[in-house]
Amino acid sequence: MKIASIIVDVPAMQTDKPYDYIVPDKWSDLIVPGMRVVVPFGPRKVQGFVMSLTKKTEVNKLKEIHSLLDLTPALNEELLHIGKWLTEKTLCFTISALQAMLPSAMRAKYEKEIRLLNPAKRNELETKIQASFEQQNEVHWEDAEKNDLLHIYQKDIKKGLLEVVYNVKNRSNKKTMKQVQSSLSIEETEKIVQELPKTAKKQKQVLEFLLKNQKPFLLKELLQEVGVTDSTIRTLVKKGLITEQNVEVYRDPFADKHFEQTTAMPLTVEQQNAISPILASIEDVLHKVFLMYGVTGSGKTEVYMQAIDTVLKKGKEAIVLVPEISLTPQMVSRFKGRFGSRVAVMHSGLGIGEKYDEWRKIYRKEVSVVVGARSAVFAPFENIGIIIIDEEHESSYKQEDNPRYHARDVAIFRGQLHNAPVILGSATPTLESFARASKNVYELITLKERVNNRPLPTVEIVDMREELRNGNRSMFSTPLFEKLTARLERNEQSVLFLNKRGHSSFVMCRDCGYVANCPHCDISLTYHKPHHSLKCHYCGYETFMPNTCNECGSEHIRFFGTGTQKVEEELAKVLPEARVIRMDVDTTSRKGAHEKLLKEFGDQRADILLGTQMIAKGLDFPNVTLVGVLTADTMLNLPDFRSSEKTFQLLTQVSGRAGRHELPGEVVIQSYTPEHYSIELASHHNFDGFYQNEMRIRKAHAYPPFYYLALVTVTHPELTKTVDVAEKIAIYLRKSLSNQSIILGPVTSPIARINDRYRYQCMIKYKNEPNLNQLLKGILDRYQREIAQNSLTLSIDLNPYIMM
DNA sequence: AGCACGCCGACT
DNA sequence: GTCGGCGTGCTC
Repeated sequence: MKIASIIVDVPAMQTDKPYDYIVPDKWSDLIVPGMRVVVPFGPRKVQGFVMSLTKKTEVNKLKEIHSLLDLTPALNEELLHIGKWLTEKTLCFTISALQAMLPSAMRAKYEKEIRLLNPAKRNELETKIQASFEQQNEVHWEDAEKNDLLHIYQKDIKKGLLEVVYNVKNRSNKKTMKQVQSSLSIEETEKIVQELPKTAKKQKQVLEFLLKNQKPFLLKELLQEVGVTDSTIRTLVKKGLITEQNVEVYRDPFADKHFEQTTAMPLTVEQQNAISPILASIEDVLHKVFLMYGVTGSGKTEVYMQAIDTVLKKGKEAIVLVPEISLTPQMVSRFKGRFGSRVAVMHSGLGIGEKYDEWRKIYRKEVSVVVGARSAVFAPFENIGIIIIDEEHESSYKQEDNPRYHARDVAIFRGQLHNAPVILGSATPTLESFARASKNVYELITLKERVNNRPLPTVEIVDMREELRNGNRSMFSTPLFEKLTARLERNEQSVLFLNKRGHSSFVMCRDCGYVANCPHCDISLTYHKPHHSLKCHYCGYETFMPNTCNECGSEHIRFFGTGTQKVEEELAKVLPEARVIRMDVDTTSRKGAHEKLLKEFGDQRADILLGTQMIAKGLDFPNVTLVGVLTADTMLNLPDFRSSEKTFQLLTQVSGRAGRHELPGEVVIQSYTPEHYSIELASHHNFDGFYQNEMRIRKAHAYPPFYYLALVTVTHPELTKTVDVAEKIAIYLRKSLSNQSIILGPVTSPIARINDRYRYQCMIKYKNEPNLNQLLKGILDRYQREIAQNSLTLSIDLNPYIMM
């Protein structure tokens, strides 16, 4: 008898362990680890993953597996292994790690319904609910809950007339289309065509068409090709002359897009020097991590693509990770253009069905390259030849909920398993990576020159305090305004960048200084123009924009901060003739809107592109000669030790958007703290200087890359309890960790309260704590009961990126 | 997570 | 006497 060890889909500490089930004989030859199954778990049924198969168990009351959800394992051996590793490294539940590696379409949906046990006894039911079983034998739980009828159902459940059934539904829906083909031989068809009555002209056309093209056609295609309607086909099917069947098709998000095919470009000397160690690593089947530090426009992508080409020629596969935000049509078309249908694309813009289809293309080895965001690092390839992480410094590679993994770590882990090189590419590498490269943990590859030797744009920093002193209260400094005007006259384009993070439009009273805050979270509300309302970004609370101040009754209450909408209005005032395209969450939320706006700008139907983070990357428009950064220092003041690094990265990225082609580019950075080294050094494109300076500061304050970090956050509805638990944890950590480690706090989180829960945190800075994970697990265990009761939450983030 | 079981207060 | 509150413990 086979026994399967199964991880069940119940994300709780108490159920985070394998449960044993009997494998029914009919599946004993079929079942393998990595398959998804449905198992009875207590009174209900849940999805589970087969982890291993054995013959014996200590448990004596085994149940049987209810059903199989896969015929081939959803997760192969390698991914199961990665799953266990993720669980260890991020302290998440095994089930969370396993689910994170699959497209969401493969996660089960649960359904509960009440079933009539014996239809003959229908009239014995309580009168109030008899009607609901008149037409059917089942009632959905949600329907039963309506009108407070649940307790009536309950009575009949007790009487044994009704029972509750639990269903596990597979979300994954494969799209099918009708396909038709001739069911006769050529001779037979020819004969039939002759015999058809003259009136059956359309039928004749169809048969002749199928005769000429001896192959099945999708119904949709056939209708279009021959110019007939559905009914003609139906008649033919009825006559038995053609057959139809449903075939599985992929949803193709890029169906009606044409990708210009490109071939490898000759590499510059520098690019050749860059690629040769990578090719050597591919040749020797040797895992290495390369940090490819190349200025914007130095042609990193071309190096990636030629390395991938080598990998593909060896019959291996490639994973390319790009930040979500730069997974622009431009980026996609570069890869589709070079590798055509061998590319799968994975990003959050796809629907869940589309994602599932792309995943299956990878799973079935119908493609050998995947270009995607963070989770594409789990692509189910089995013979990986290279993993590339573009824009290595991007914080979107870190997942901010469980499992809190960093795609870079997973990529390196997989690279080791496959003996494949991992390339980290960036114009502004993270200090962590650059430090590792300096210590030869990674191999450094440098690209200093821009392709075609275009000079980097000249950067001018404008001191906005000076502007204010000179009486300019607008958000455009005199130099920026003049340069914008000049571009308009010369018919060149400009990009205006607004850093919205941490500086959204909050509401303040000008008389008393009152700021409208969320009643459930300690954070200011954000003004939303479309509804003329105030919204909380953390809990979704929404209220009307007040006309008078809640505190002093003054009417001088208004919103501050510079949202993109406000900049747009201002632009319309000072440069009414300029055609402006605004890109932010509001204008790009609709599917395809992002691309449409960019195309509009690319076709030069606008003079100015105004936007947030999302326009900082990957944009490449030849006619853009000016980039303006409206407020360079908004993110500098965030409570985050990486704020200088992020500012430097952002300014460098944004500057890279200007003058990428024949026309020389200019950049204007407006700042209230122009003397800050990250702004100053970014303006001189001086990464090395920034690196040296920032490393000194990190060392002095014991931050990465000199120390590792772990962040423990405690939340609870009561402040005293929150502080109490946080303090106990801090004391325990201080007692248990070596005195080389530093434990900060507990302190209130940067956002002290979210959704009526108080938040306290402890930061652990350490160099070497082999038992840290074990220790933290112990803490989770200790508070298990209170966590289960949902009053307390403990979140543990190893190597946090967001300190909130 | 869900759900059953079990032990205390306030109702027909 | 019973209904229903939620604390506790279990799910192979």
